[in-house]
Amino acid sequence: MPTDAIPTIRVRAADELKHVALEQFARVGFAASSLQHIADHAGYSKSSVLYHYASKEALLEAAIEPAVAEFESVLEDFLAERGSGRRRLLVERVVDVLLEHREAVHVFLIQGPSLDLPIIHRANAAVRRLAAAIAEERESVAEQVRFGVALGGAAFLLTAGRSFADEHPLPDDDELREVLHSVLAELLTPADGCRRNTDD
Amino acid sequence: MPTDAIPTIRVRAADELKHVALEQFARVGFAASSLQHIADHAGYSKSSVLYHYASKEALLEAAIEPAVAEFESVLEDFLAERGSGRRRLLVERVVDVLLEHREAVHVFLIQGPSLDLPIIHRANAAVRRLAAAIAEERESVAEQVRFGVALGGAAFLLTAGRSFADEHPLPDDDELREVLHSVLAELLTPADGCRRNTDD
DNA sequence: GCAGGTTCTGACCGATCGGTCAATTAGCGT
DNA sequence: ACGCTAATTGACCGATCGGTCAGAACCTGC
Repeated sequence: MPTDAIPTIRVRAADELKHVALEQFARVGFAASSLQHIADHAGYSKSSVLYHYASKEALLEAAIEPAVAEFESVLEDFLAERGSGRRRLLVERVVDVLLEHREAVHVFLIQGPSLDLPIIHRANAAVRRLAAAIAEERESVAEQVRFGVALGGAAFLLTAGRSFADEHPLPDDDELREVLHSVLAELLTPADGCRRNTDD
Repeated sequence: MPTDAIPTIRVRAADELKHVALEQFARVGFAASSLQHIADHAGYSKSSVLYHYASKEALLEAAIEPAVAEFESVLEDFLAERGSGRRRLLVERVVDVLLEHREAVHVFLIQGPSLDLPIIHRANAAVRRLAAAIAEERESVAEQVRFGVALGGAAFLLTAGRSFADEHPLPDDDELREVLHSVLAELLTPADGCRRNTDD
């Protein structure tokens, strides 16, 4: 075997393909992304893609696994934590995951329910656990909807909704994170020193 | 021609196919929905589908056009209107469209950017006009994000997010609409008699 | 230059895709 | 009963799908 300590060029093709594939998966969907298109767009042949990745599904797994793992980590911390600031902290960390892995999250959050793959099941299980945890801390329906809108709104804004903002682009990630943190925190604290109409 | 005033059975097959197709499009995506699967699921042959609809794309158009038209109508009213309650009214009407046409909205809102079809272009243009209108009423970035989270959150909750709530199902549509109206109205009125930290 | 491994590719496979077409069946007016 | 039209279907087409395989090209240590 060659010098396995310097796999710089070894790894570049695989990473390049993974990156191109993830971009395709997020933009046009997994089913609509053909290995031929991915290979063409990356400057390789279809056979090369299947050399680096055993199958189209393996390519998807390699592309989104880090994002799934990080989301799971955020979820575990949330479930283990205890205190008044749990939810706000969760939302902030979810926003960070979204900003860092928006393409991958777009894949397993939007197309997730339709794909029957192990890595997708992992991701869906995590999302479901989060949904169940929120639902089981049984509070008013309004509270759950508030939470769902906050998380779903952030997810939509940073993944699918981005496609519609080409004319008036969104601000850079740093500003976006700050604004999202404050808006979502505000959304999740319905009675933080001020009163609203308590309709529930 | 037969009695064209009693097309009850004439129209049923086409409507049935349209309904099944829409359900498939929303659940697994347009690209992943084959005419064969749609036909099997509806109890017809693939040829029958292509008899009632000239092509797979025509089937999609027939399935989502009413939703697109209604969304356009809501948007037109919003653009023509003037007054302080515009935004809240828009959000309420968008929620109604989402509740009534959630599968169709799921298709053109989530998979929209990836499909290259006239009806999808119409829908995307409408969504883009809405996004541009919000961005051009240039206020703070926080205001725009608040709006995006509200609309995107409602859209996500009622379309893609629904897949994850199987364990703890969402309430029925009537209650959901009421709760969404109040939560989103609250989200869109950042200074409605109470003060927040004005970070912008 | 040679050997051995890695990387890359074209040819090819069976399956399925969207779509066409001719033929059959069913329903209604006369 | 007949004839016309709408409705439905199976056979078939070219294209593309994901995937296999044998070999060419490339790099490296000797």
